[in-house]
Amino acid sequence: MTKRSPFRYFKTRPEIIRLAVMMYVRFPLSLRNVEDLLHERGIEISHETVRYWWNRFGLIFAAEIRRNRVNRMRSYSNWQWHLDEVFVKINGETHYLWRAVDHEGEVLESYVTKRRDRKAALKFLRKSMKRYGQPESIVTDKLRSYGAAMRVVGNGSRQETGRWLNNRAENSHLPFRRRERAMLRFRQMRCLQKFAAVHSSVHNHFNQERALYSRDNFKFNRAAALSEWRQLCSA
DNA sequence: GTAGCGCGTCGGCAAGCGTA
DNA sequence: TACGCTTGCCGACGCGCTAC
Repeated sequence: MTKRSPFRYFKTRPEIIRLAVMMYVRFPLSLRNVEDLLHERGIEISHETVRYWWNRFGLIFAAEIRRNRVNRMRSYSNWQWHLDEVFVKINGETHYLWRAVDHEGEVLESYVTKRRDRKAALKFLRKSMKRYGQPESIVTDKLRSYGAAMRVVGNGSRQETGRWLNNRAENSHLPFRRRERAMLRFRQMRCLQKFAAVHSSVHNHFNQERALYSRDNFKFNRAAALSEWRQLCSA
C-alpha cells in the first residue's frame, strides 16, 4: 500500500509549509509575524494560511518526530519522571496544563484539564504510562492529587516530593510561557491541548542543550535536527 | 494610585474566490 | 466538485495615556 503525501492538493511547496509551521511553533512569533517574515523572503501568504497549515500539519509533524526518535532507538527514559502543572487562562477561565518531563528535560506528555483534582491527575498519569510505561520514580510538587492518583495506579511508593526537586519540570514550562505570551492567550481548550502537544515535540526536536556540548557538537546536532525537519512527511 | 478609555494586536470564523 | 487559500471582520486582551 503506498502512503499518500499529506501535501497532495497543496499549491505551496512542502518546504515552505514546513518552514512556516516551524517558525510559528518553534519561535515566539504570531501568525502575522510569520506572514511578514515569509513576505521578506518573497513568499506571499496570509496569516490565515499560516494558521491553516499549522492546524493541518502540526500534529502530523509532531507524530512523525516522535516516531523518528523511537526508530532511532532514542528510548524515552523511564528512570525518573518529573510531573508539574501550570495555570493557563482561557477566556478568563483557569485551566491546567500538566506536563511530564524525563530526567534529561525531554517533554514526554502534555495534557490540559479544567480541574486539578485526583481525577485529572489520574487521567494524565494513565495517559503518560500508556505511552511510555512505568517509571522507576516520579518527582512531583506537593499537590496532593498526585499522591492520590499514584496510589490508585499502584505506584505510590515511587513518588518523591520536594520544593527544589522539581525544577526540571518547572523549567520545561519556560519556553511554553514565552510562546503563550507572544500569542497573548489561548482561546479554546482544544487549541491549547493541540499547541502544547506540538510545541513539546518540536521543542524536544530542536533543543540541543547547547551549554552541555562543545560548539562543534552543538552545530552538528543543530544541522542534523534541521535536516531531519526538512524531511518530514517527504516519504 | 487607580479607574476609564482608546488603540493595537492577537487568534479565530465565515464566506467566497481560484484552480485543478 | 473538492480543496487550498484569501479577505474581511469579530471579540478578547494588553498597554499606554489621561483625568481624578
